[in-house]
Amino acid sequence: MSAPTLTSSARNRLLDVGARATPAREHVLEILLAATRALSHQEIEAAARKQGFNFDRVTLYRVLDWLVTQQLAHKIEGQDRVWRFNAITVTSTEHGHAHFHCTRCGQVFCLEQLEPSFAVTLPAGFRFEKAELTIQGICPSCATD
Amino acid sequence: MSAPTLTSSARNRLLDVGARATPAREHVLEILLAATRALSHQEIEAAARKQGFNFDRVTLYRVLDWLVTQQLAHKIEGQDRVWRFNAITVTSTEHGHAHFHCTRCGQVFCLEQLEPSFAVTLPAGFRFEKAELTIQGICPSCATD
DNA sequence: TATTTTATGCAACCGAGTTGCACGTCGACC
DNA sequence: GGTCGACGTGCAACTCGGTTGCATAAAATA
Repeated sequence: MSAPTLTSSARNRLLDVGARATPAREHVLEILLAATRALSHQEIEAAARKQGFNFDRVTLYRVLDWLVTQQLAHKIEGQDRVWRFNAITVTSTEHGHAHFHCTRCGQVFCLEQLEPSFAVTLPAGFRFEKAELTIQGICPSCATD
Repeated sequence: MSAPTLTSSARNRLLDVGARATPAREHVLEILLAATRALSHQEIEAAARKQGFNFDRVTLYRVLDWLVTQQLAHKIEGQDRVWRFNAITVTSTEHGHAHFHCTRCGQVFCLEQLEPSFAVTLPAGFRFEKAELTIQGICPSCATD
């Protein structure tokens, strides 16, 4: 899973969907690809700034939305009314998804690899589309404190 | 919609926790108990207004928060960055919970009766606390349209 | 009744996300 | 190569759910 360089990978992904690989899109996707967890727009902005790349708040929102519609990223609703994003690396089934939410530091981790198996029988009349499993607990870095 | 049982029930619940049964708390809890689904603060406010009972936005927020801390209600984070509340009727295990979110009308139903059974093995270092299962789909009233 | 505690109302605020519009930039087409 | 149109970005102002601080009202306690 060792991509040649993250930048080219991000760029390739952008070109794959036949879209303009603008600096903003490249930077954001690169940041998402490099992250081990789901990032809020603030964290993304901070990361970009640290790389010396500044852009408008609104641009970031639009880029993120665009990445989601292009199926390049994934939007997660957190417990704190903040959306978090992570890059889609594997072609997920999109029928189930698990997230881990640390109750101490608030970080959200995307557990892509594990497909939750649950047995639910919905009441009559409800039509199933997909399920999201959110697990709350303590993340590794908080647990060691 | 003045069901005598509901009011007294709401009042009893309030007195059970040894707290003041103020009009605001009574009305809100009553509304929550009468609802078949999780209500947003707006819906609660509208319902109260319809009963001729008006109170401040802030009061509602505080009452709801208070109900949650008293374990009389339950706070649900929706996909639309809005909190929804429903009365806790059965003593739930609080170790798992399932919600149904209608992707068409946005309503949230609390599936208290069904304890989701899922098999998840967290990556090393993650400590489990509790899980919330959110199921997306179409609710009965939307399905018939 | 006087005092303390608790609940409510009001106004101002915060912060995430959105909208509208102007400007810049890129690609296409003649 | 120059012009045009489409698309991306920046800026400012806005919406809206939720919060905070403080003054006042209503219970509880004495």
